[in-house]
Amino acid sequence: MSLPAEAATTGPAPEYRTRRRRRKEARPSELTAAALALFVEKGFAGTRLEDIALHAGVAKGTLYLYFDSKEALFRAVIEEGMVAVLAAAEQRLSDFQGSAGDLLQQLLCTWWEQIGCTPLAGVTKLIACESKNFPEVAHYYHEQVLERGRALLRTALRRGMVSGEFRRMDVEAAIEVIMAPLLMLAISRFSLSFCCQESTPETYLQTHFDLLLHGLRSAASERAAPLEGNGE
Amino acid sequence: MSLPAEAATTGPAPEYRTRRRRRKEARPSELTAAALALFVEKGFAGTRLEDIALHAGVAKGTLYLYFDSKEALFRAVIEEGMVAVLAAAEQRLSDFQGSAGDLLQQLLCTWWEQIGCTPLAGVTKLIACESKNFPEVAHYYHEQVLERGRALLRTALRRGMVSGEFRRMDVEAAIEVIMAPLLMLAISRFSLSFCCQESTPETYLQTHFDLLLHGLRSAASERAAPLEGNGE
DNA sequence: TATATTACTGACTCTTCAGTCATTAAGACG
DNA sequence: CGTCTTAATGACTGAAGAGTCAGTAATATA
Repeated sequence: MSLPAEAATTGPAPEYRTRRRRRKEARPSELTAAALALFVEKGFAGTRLEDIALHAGVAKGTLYLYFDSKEALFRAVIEEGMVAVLAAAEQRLSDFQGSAGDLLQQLLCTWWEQIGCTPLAGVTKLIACESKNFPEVAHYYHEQVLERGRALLRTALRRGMVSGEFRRMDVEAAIEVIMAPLLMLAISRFSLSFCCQESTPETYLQTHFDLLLHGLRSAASERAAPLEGNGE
Repeated sequence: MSLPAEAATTGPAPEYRTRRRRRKEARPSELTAAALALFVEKGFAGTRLEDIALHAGVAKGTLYLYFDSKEALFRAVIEEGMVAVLAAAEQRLSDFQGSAGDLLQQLLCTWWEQIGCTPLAGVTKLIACESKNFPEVAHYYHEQVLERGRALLRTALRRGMVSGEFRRMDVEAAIEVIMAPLLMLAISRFSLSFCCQESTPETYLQTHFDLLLHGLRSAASERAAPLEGNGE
């Protein structure tokens, strides 16, 4: 990592001197990592394949040994990584013992650690920006990532309602509202005008969780009119 | 322009027959409206200027009579409309009499009516996607739109804290968390994988407001541990 | 109607970039 | 060391699209 200018973002090989290193196994993930970074920064159409190749330390032609086209590379970027994280989270959920509030907090924390603070967060921005141009990829993401994420939250919310810990609510709408700040945080990390937030991600997420559980109202004010606006 | 397939999205003039209508005054806003729609759908780099011109019912050359370059057109798209809405909201805020909760709800509703459900919502997506490519434009948007929007929320939250209606909180982080679902809703309207939400925008916004005020917890559970997690 | 003005046009140029392929060289094997 | 296989290269091609400008036609004025 001596030169942050180009290349060397993923895994700089130990042998530096030789120009044309032959490393068939490592190339695809190095290329998708470089592509993710550049697609997220400049957009799909605004990114040159040659820049992606340079970023990964190879020439443009090499890219075509591993991916058929620019679009195929895009698909690979989206399909890599996120699903594995989801599967792990589903496993953890099935083992979870504790209150619904704790489960909700664990889901938010896990999201931040596994996605939000990693390069994977860029996939969220990429889908938000490019989904209209790649409907099939967006559909894959919708089914394999978003819908499974929603299911995790649904489980936590339903569990809390059954136990009496949470009040009755429109679960599907609540899921969207709860996810939105996470998705925005991911997008913000790669957008100038949103990223200059006054708070750190940790404070932001803690505030989100805190508002979710307790709302804005003071205890006194809540006691005065506790049953107002109970949804539908 | 005999084909109604394209064009005529903005303001089809009364005189249809004449091909080369001369309407110097109406052109710029027709062109920015067409540009907004296409930039939002395909991204800045992915949109052809000729398509924008066709969408507005003119030829490509006409575009250059009103805008120096593709980037100048982008700037015009961003700088148009949003600021006027902000100014009106600031005016309304200064006149407002009522509880902080009512004020907050009014702010959310106004946002939806004036921005969220109009084409202006597209500006939010455009900034999220393209801000890294246009730092100066992003800076303008940050100062003239986002920061002023934050200030409106800040006023409402502070007013509620002073009156005792709201509990103490990290105001800056809360502002971000409250805005996030609005911004996500705007972005969702133009993104395939996010837009297939199970709830309508109205239900979504009502749920957002309801969760904000009261939180997830049931009254019983809240009474059991009312003072937990009071921020900082 | 004749003339002047100017909003508008679209064929053209020139650059940029996705995708190709003949060539090069790294490593394997004897 | 010589020979073979194949990962990697980068100059090249063709297409697409931003920006230009000489020409056209709609309106104003006399």
